[in-house]
Amino acid sequence: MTNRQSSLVEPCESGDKPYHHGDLRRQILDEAARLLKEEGEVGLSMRKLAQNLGVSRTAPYHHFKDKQALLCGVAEEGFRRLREVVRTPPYVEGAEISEAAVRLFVHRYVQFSIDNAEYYELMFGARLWKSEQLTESLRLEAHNAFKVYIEQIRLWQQSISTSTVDALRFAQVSWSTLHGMSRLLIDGIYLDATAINVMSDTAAKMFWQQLYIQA
Amino acid sequence: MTNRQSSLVEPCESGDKPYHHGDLRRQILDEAARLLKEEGEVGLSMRKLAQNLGVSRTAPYHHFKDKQALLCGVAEEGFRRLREVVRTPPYVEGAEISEAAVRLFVHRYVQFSIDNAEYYELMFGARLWKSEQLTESLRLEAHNAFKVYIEQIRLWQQSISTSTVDALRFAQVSWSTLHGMSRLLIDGIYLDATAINVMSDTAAKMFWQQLYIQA
DNA sequence: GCTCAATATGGACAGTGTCAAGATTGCTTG
DNA sequence: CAAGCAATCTTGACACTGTCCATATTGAGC
Repeated sequence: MTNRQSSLVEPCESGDKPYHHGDLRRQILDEAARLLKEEGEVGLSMRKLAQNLGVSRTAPYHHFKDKQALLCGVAEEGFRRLREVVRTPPYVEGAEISEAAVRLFVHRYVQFSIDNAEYYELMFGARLWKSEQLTESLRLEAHNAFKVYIEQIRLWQQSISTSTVDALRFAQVSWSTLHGMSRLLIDGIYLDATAINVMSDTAAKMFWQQLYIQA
Repeated sequence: MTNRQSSLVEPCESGDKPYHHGDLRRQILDEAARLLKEEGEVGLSMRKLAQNLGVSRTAPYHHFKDKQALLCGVAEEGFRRLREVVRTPPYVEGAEISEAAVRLFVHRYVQFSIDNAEYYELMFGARLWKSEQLTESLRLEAHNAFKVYIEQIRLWQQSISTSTVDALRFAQVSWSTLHGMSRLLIDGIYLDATAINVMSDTAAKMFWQQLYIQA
């Protein structure tokens, strides 16, 4: 909708500004992510954003209908990154899934949430999802990320010939565990840094055993 | 600190106001909770709060140093409630813990988070925990709730003579799962209401099996 | 070159949290 | 009982915020 083709076409980095300012939309997204990371959600305001980019306060409103829409845009990128983390297979092709592989997977997920704490918080925050103003493309990207997750679980399961777990259900619950750990960590409820690894290992073990359990 | 004894002593509900306004602190907490529930976090402002109570805008600042401090007060009550939910034993005294009992426990936790969604969101939100301004009494109450949770897990474990799980680790991970499910639900990422029960049951099953697994 | 839509601008408005100075009240102590 | 004092409440003010509006500038296409 606010999607303008010219801004996506990459104006070849030539110094001249193709529009009044150039690909402002892109720069807004980048600066928003930077502000979010450095000053947290509280430090991300439309006005400061515009000021940092040397542009009038209301200029961003021509690229994003709302602050909400901007946040959706940022979160969307977050989900794209998360999807790549989830997609990277932690196991040797063809071999049976090992506990070590599951452990690696868990660590990667949690590490992502820690490294991109503000992103993660935004991606899964109620502010976005409960507001009826959710961008369709964000909903799609998020759904996509979870689909990749399920697919991953299915692969694990298929690598174990005797596994009887319901892949979808297991995916939902295991994702909840990962999400819960991540949130407790990045929200600051779990502070002990050493506990992270222990918890991750415990969770991984639980997942791994669950894959083998008979119904 | 802002704790005034007179406001806690309950002025016997006599119509005359013991101070200028009465036990304003109590009323602020109640109205804050009400506003939070009805209009969400976005609808909870100090000014509206004061206005609804028929008091000047800055009056609440004599009972809570900050908006932050007020939120801590509200969250504190939330943790007290949660603790009671967790404490209520879901099993017959003396008997071995059953899958049904675990299931009941999980349902109760999730139901609490749904019924008190705004509370729950506030209680575990980064706004509070990452701000260095965390009230000591809140930290205590939260810690207390988790201690009760661990104690509960320990009782389950002790009811199974062969159980070898590490109670603390299991408590951390299982709480993460419950927390993750709850957040995904109340943040609006999981929308399907029927999925709640299925997920809860799956989680309960996983917990129950985990209690029996040999190291 | 003109037209038109996209883009950028400054003004304005209703909100917000919070500080400082002053007014009111009730408890406490002489 | 009166005075003093600290707790409580009020008003005014400031610096922010998101966002609408009318206006100006610009670039692309006929």
